[in-house]
Amino acid sequence: MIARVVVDISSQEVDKIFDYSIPSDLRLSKGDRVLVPFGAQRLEGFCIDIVEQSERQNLKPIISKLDDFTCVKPEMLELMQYMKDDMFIRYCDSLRLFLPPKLRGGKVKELTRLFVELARDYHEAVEALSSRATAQRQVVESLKYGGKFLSEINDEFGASAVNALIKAGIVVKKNKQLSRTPFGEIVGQKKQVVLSDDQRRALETIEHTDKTTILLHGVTGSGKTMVYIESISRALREGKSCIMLVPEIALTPQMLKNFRAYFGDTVAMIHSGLSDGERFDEWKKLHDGQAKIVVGARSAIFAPVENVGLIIIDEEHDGSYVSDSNPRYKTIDIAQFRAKYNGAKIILGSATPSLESYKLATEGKYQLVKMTTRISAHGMPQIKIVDMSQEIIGGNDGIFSVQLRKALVETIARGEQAMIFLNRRGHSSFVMCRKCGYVAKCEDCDVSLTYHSADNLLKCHYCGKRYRMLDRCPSCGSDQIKYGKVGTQRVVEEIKKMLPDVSVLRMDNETTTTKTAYLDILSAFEAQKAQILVGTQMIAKGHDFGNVTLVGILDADISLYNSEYRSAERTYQLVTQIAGRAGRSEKAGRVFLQTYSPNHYVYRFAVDGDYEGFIAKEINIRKSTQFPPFSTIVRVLMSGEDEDKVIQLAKGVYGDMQKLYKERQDDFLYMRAMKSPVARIQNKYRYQIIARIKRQNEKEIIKSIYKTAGDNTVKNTSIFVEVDPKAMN
DNA sequence: AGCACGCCGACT
DNA sequence: GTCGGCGTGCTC
Repeated sequence: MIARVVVDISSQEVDKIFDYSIPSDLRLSKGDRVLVPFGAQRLEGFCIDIVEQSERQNLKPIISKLDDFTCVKPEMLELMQYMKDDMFIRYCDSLRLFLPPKLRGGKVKELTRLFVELARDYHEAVEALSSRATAQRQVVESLKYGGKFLSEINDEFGASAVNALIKAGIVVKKNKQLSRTPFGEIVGQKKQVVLSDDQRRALETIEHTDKTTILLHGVTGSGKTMVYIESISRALREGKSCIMLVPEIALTPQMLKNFRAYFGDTVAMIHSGLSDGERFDEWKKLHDGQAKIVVGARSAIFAPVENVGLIIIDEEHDGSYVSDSNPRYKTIDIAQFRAKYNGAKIILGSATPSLESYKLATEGKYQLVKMTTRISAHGMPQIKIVDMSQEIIGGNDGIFSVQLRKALVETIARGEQAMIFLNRRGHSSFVMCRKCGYVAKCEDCDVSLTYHSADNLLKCHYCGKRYRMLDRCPSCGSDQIKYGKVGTQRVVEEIKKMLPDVSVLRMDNETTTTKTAYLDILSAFEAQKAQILVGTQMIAKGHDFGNVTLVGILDADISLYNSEYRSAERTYQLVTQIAGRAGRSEKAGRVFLQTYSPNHYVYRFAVDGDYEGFIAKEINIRKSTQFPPFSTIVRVLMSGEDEDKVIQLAKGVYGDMQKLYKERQDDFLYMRAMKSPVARIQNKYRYQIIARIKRQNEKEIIKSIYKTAGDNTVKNTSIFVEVDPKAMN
C-alpha cells in the first residue's frame, strides 16, 4: 500500500504530495500524522490518502505514526483540497489551521520556538569571524543586543550564515518557551426568559426555511443571543454539533458564560488567546465528541467537530472574519463548505449586515429574518449630529463640542457613565515644525510618526519603531513644534483637565497588549471603577453596560474619508454599533456624533436608523461605479529591500498581466501598476498591481493571476496576491 | 524549509 | 593547493 503524504513545511517548493510505501506492520489510516524520510532529513507529515499504486518507483517507507489517534478527519481533508483549488492555500497551511499548535513539532511538547543568541560576548564573536564572512557579520550585529528567533534571522540573512555560526560555536541555538496566560472558568446564570414575538418568529423561520444560510438582521439589543441559544438547543436535540463564532477573542468569555449556563460541559472554546495546553485539551474534547459546541473567533470554524448541524457567525459584517495575513481565507467560504458537507444551516447575525450579505438576502440566496424591536424599555438611542465647523465659527476649536461637554458633565453628575469614541490611537497623528514644515517620519517606513504622550515618544504604527520626541526641529532648529490630529491619549488628557476628579479608562491597541487587558478594562468599567471609557473601535463591540447613558463620537469623519470603497459602509456600521452602547437598560441613552459633514448621507441614514435605505443607496453606488460586490478586486503586492529588484519584479508581473488583460479584456474593468500608498514598510519597498475584474469569469482570471505571480521570481523579493483586500496601504 | 553539492575567491 | 562561504537544486 502507498501513503500519499504532505510534509509539514510551508513553502511553495514542497507544496506537493509525496508517495511513501507503508511497512506491512504499520496500521496507517488517512489523516494520520507520520514521520517520513525526506532527502537527508526526517520530517513530520500528514498521510492524506492511502492508495494501491504510485507512478513512482523506489519509494521510501514511512518511518512511523506520530499519534495514537487520527488527527485529520475526512471532512477536513476535503476542505484542504477545496482551499487549495479555490483559495490557492498550500496543503500544509490548511492542515496547520486544523490542528492545535501543540500537536505539531514532534512529540506533544511545550510551546517553544527555536531561538539563537551569541554564545559569548559581542566583541569576542566579532574577533572570531572570518574577514570575508559578510553575512555572518550582519547576523552577529543583529544579535548584539540580545537573541532573536531563528525564523526571523533565517528570513533576514539566510540559513547558511546562521548554520555556519552555530557550527563555529559563535551563536547557540535553543528552544525558547513563549509565555502563556490561561483563562479562568466562568459560568453564568441561566435566565428563564420569555421569548419575544420577534425571537419566536425568527426561530420559526430558521427552522422551516429550505435555504442553507439565514441572515438574522436584528437591531442592537433585540436579543439575537437568545435566538442562537434556542437554535443550538434544537440542533443538539437532533444529536448534531454546533460552531458559534464571535468577532474578537475578547468576546468569547462573555458568550461562553452564557453558553455554559445552558449547555454545561458540552461547550469548548478555541482561540489563539488560550494557552497551548488548554487549546489542545479543548480541541481534543471536540475531536473525541465529548464537546458538541465550540465557541471561538475566526479559527474555530476549523474545529474538529463531526456532524455539524449549525454554524453561527455573530456580527457577521465584522472585518475580523477575513484573515488578513497568510493563509488568507474568508470565514464565510469555509462555513459554506462545511454546511454543504454536513447538511447544516448557517446563521449570520448582525445589526448592520455587510452589504454583500444583505444583497444576497434580498436576491433570495439567503433567508432574511428581521428583528426590529429592542428588548429594553427605551428604543434605540437618539443620535444627535453636531456640526463641528459651527463650533469653530463659535470660537471653540477644542476636541469636544459645547453640547457634548455639557452632556458629559451632566452624565457624570448623575452618577452615570459615558463612552467616548475616537478611531485614532496615540496622542496626535503627527508632529510638524511650524517654521519649515518638517514632519517626523519613520526611518524604515514611508509614514509619519505618531506622538505618544504617556512615554513621550514618537512611534511608527507600521513597524513599531520608537524615537525620542523632538524638542526642536532637526531640519531648521526651531522649537515651534505643532501637534497633528488628536488621538485617544490626548482625549484622556483633555477630559482630565475638564473633569479632574473623574477616573477615565482608555482602551486601544496600546492599553491592550497583554492577553487579559481587554477584559480587565471592560470589567473595571462595568464595575463602575471609572466613569468614562475612551477608546478606538475596540469599545464598539457587544458589551452591555447598563449604566452607560452617553456616547460621544469624536470626529466620525476619519473612517468616512479614508478613500476605500467600503468606507461609507464601515462608517454606518461603526456609528450604529457605538450608538447602540448607550441606554441598554432602563435608562435612556444619548449619542452625540461630531462631524464636519453633517449632511452626509451616511449620517442621515444612521440617525434615522434606516439601514435598508442606506444599503439601497450604497448598492446603487457600488453598481454604478462597478465596485465589489459588482466586481472583484485583485491586488498583487511586491516588496523587497532593493527597490530596483522590486521594480524589476513588478515589471515582469505587469507584462504578463498585460498579456492576460489584452486576451481577456471583456473580463477586466481596470488594471494599473503603482507604488503602494505606503511605499515602504520596515525598509521594504512596496509596489502593487491593482486589477478590477467583472464577476463573470473571475475564478479563471484569478487563477491566471496566481499563476503569473508564482511564475515570476526575483531574488530577495516577495510577491503575494490578495483577492478583495481589506485594506490597501 | 533544510540539507548536500559544487563553484570560486582568499590565504598558508 | 585547500579551506570555507555562499548560491543552487532537490526532496517520494
